[in-house]
Amino acid sequence: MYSPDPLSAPAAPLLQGLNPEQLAAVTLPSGHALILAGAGSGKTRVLTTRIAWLLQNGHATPGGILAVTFTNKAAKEMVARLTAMLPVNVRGMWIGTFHGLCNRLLRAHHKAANLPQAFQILDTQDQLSAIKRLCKQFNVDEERFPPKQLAYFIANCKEEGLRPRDVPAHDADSRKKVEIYALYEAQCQREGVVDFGELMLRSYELLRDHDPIRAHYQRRFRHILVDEFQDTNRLQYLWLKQMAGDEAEGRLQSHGCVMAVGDDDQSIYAFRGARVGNMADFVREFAVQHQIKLEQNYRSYSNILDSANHLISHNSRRLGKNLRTTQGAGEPVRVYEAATDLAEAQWMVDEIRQLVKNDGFARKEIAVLYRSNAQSRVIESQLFNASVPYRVYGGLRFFERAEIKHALAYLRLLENPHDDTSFLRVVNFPPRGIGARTLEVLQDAARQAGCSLHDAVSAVPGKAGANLGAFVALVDVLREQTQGLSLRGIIEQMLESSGLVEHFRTEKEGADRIENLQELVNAAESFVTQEGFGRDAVALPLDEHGQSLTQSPVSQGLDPDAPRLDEPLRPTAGIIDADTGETLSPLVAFLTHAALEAGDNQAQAGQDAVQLMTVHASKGLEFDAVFIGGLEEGLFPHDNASSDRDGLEEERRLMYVAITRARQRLYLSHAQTRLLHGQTRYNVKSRFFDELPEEALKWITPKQQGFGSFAPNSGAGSAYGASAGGRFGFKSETFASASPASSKATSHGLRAGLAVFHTKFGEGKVLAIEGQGDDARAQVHFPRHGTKWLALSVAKLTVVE
DNA sequence: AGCCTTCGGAGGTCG
DNA sequence: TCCGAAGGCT
Repeated sequence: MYSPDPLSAPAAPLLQGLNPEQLAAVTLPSGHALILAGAGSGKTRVLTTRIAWLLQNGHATPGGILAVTFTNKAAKEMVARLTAMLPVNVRGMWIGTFHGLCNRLLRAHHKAANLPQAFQILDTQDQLSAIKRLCKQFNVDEERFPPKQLAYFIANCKEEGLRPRDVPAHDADSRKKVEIYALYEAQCQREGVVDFGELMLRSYELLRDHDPIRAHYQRRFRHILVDEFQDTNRLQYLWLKQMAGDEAEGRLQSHGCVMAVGDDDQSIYAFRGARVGNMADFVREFAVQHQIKLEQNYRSYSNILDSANHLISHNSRRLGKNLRTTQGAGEPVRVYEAATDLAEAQWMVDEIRQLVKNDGFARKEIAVLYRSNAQSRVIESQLFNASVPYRVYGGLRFFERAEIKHALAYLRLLENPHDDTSFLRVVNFPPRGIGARTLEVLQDAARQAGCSLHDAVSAVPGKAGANLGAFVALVDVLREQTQGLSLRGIIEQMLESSGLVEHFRTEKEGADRIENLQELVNAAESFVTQEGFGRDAVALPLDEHGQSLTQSPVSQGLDPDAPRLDEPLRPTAGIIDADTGETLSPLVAFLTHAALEAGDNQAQAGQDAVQLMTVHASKGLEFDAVFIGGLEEGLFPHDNASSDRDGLEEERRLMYVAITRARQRLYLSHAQTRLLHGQTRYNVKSRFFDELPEEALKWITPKQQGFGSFAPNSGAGSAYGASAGGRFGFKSETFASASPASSKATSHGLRAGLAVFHTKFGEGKVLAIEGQGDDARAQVHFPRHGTKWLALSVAKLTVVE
């Protein structure tokens, strides 16, 4: 165990190279603190150095540290950096995701939380199928109450910290939804499963309703550090408050200090419940003493940074922050207007090849970002045609693949035969003659008897019953067979007995699946041997001196024969019951791991490949060169978001995140037409272009290609299209206001996508423009008269609303 | 039970 | 246009 010794602590190498703000944050005296950490300001470094500094100077012991992140990746990085920084046993600290830590709490105090120790975790797929099952059983009209919407509703309630009885319901529909919510809860409880929201809510309630437990953790965690605080939802905030202290006379009486690190300008997850308002609430309710802004950016050249600052200054509700850099201006931000989405992709590929060939950029240091996944297609195909290696982020993750979910379902049934979700997933997979009809009978029987499907099997008569019996027997036998086997052994045996591998052998395209199943064995193997399990093994609550909880008030007077929990943990010791010392089996630990950490979602890692991802997925990453495509009204900002101000501001923050990913080069582009949902859409360039500083931009004039050859103009007068009103609801603009006199090429004020009115043909849409001056012609599509080329010097066209 | 057709919907996503 | 879900047909 690490023993702090301030006198012999090596002086300051830890603090070397920190700027004054970072240094101040790292060495803050006790008290709650809010660190506003701009993009690329060394946020993670500050967090980890803070922890190291606290330990080194005797302000905290490892057991007194709680550090919370949102993603496993962030948690891992923190652990890795910390390990490199200090010869400290990281195991004493609680570092992890909100859900990971909640999992620990609930396992350790499962009795108080009213859960089986080996409870299983439902991911969103499982949750949805559980709800569908419930709807069938209670004859819920799935037209009126789509299961997806119900799942959304339930998750939302939980994120707000609301149980069914707390949800206000004034009309019949909401009362019904609340009723279903309650039924769903009962079903989960009966089956011993929890969803992600429940993990948070249940552990919040555990702390709230059990004074000794709450007191224990409050006393233990002297320092609570929260990463990406702007992404916390209401419930996570409430959870933090429970951990930090009790409220009395409107003030939080706190034992420890909370350091919240975040950036309101990078809050892009309101749609999944994040409340930026938590930052203001935190300052008020915790009476925050220290607020520090980290505005020094170590990532980007100033043209990029100025662009980001300029853009985000158009948002009104900000805490206020301005990034600065000591690096030079760097290259200008390049802006390209393409005729079509295809041309845009081609341009990107051309630029990428030049960056690699002429400027020596590594492909993996080049990223193409887009607002929505649908955009990746064209870009992928162009990269593919040009034989440029690329990698797409997103999509299915390892533990979410169907074959893996099937395998996990078998494993879960070994642990808990009453897990109906898993039961239904594999009862007839591989096919064993158990059809929908049979399952209906079985489910009816189970509901009548109020028991699990497993227990109701004997109630089904005839051949169907026999088939069911065979399935149950198969699982029971497997359970017997695997007693005492290693995790690897269990999985191999399961793959064999279940017939999964056999099934996929006969299926075309089954080879990949078999490969994945083999990979599952490997994953289990490395889980047992490597740090994964070893680190999780510290779920055991230790008090602030690293002492085991068996000597703390929580478990005093309980089992005196409980094993001493402070002895070195064996790798398979798993998570330990705070009362009895009972450990989690490797199998349950692995299943938990699979649910909490669904694995990477990137294809072929490692290669030097161009990175493709959504802007959301890019948060927290950085690249030498960044392309942001599809900067068009309706796409970015997205239609669904740009109607109200909050939505639009979040879109702008999203754009801010995108821009700040770039270190050296930034490329922006938009296309005049884009294939969307099988139709060509004519898009106006994004209003965000007008919110960037012109002096940092360099518009690249497209080559004369007979299409869209007019020089784009970055200045005023862009017509905001799709956001206003209908699909093509253009605002009325006269030629004059739409085209500054300085721009010859746009003197006719037309561009592809505009809606125009012709005295004879009526309303139409401009498809393309060719030529200059008197030769200028426009291709216009009129719904009643078809597509026509019109000489602009002759035809009288007006832009319409 | 498995294949085929039809229909609807189409935004971002971590645990 | 393309994808998945759901329902019908063999």
